[in-house]
Amino acid sequence: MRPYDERLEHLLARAAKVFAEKGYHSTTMRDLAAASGMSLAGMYYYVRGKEELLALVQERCFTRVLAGAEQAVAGATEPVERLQLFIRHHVTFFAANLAEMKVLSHEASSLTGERQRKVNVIKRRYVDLLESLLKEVAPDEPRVDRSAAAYALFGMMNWIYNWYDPAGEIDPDRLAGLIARIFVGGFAEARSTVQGG
Amino acid sequence: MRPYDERLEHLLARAAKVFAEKGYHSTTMRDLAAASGMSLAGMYYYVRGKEELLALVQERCFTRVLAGAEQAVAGATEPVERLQLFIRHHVTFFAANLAEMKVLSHEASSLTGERQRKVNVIKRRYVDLLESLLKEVAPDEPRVDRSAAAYALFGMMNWIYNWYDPAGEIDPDRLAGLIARIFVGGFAEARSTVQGG
DNA sequence: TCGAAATTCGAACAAGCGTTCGAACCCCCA
DNA sequence: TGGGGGTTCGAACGCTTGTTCGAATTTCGA
Repeated sequence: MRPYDERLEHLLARAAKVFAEKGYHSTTMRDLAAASGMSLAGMYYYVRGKEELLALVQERCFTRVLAGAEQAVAGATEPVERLQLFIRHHVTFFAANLAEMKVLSHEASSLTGERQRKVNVIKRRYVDLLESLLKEVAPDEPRVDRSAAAYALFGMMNWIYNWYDPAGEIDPDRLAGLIARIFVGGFAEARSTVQGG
Repeated sequence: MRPYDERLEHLLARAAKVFAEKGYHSTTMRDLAAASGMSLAGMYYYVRGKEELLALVQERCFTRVLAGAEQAVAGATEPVERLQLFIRHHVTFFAANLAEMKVLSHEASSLTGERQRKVNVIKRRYVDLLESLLKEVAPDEPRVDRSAAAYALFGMMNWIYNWYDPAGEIDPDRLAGLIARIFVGGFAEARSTVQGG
């Protein structure tokens, strides 16, 4: 069982990279065979088909982000601080798992039927977590605005895959701090408080 | 010549909608034929092929956004106000042209070769415009942070296509105001100013 | 060392794709 | 009324795709 699991893990990791580079629909099973070192038919021993490959990549990655975020947020009780921890976790996780997170962000609607529903359940929990943090931070804000603000924040964070270069000038921690500063400063503190939280 | 142009416009509009709904690679020329009311072969009288259809949708839309933004920004001289005008224009244009803007945002790397290069030229000018606004607003901010902040803002605004429902509770103007508040409050004003600028 | 189970893969298939071609059609001016 | 150019389309082609199948190979406990 052990070598089997390792081989599957290897396949999923390579698949995530190729999906990230070429896009899900443009990558062929032959591409994945070449990238993983397996034969075309050999992959079907580990996986039911192309879409299950995408589903596994997304489910595993999303489960890790959610668990990591819940754990990170538990590290503080002060609302603003909890929100900052959430942002820092998401951004640094994104930068550390660029391929998987790009596939998760960009191929969100490439799954169909039950597989899509399964990922959407995790997404719902993740969005709910952020919205609950925003409610702690800005309880007087209208619900619609809080909800839209949550998506705006996800936009800032998930758009990363479109431009971020790990070899570039800005490192993940600094980027996380910048995004946290923009959002917390603009949404959470811009009402009644003065600078400096 | 007039009926020809109208027919091409019609084809492009329908193509944008289908691309937005199913994704570029998942839509077939037969889908586009059905959606436009033309025959499969008939479309090739107006367009060289599938990729040219995508290119035309993106080029025309992006050209309009850029021109509109330049015009909007010219409506004020105060840096913060110019930035707010840029944001308001982008968000309301996005909401008013959801299909085209989704195709522009989500299918950015679905073009190849010269066609991709052509769109990237417009994109460069658009990004430069925002970065120049940020330089006006926060001249003391490090260049890397200003650049990353620009992409963060684009993330907030372009992510819209993933969640925004035109029939939902929040209207485009309010959304634009919220995003402007978050970004301006968190990036532009969070340094030395006090609330209410 | 034997043999069954686990694993790999070459080869082929059916379906769907973008594109092409030539004939038909329609409109409008001479 | 005739004819030519602008416009449409049915039919087909060649290719790529995801998937399957059965046999070959490897693995490993008895």
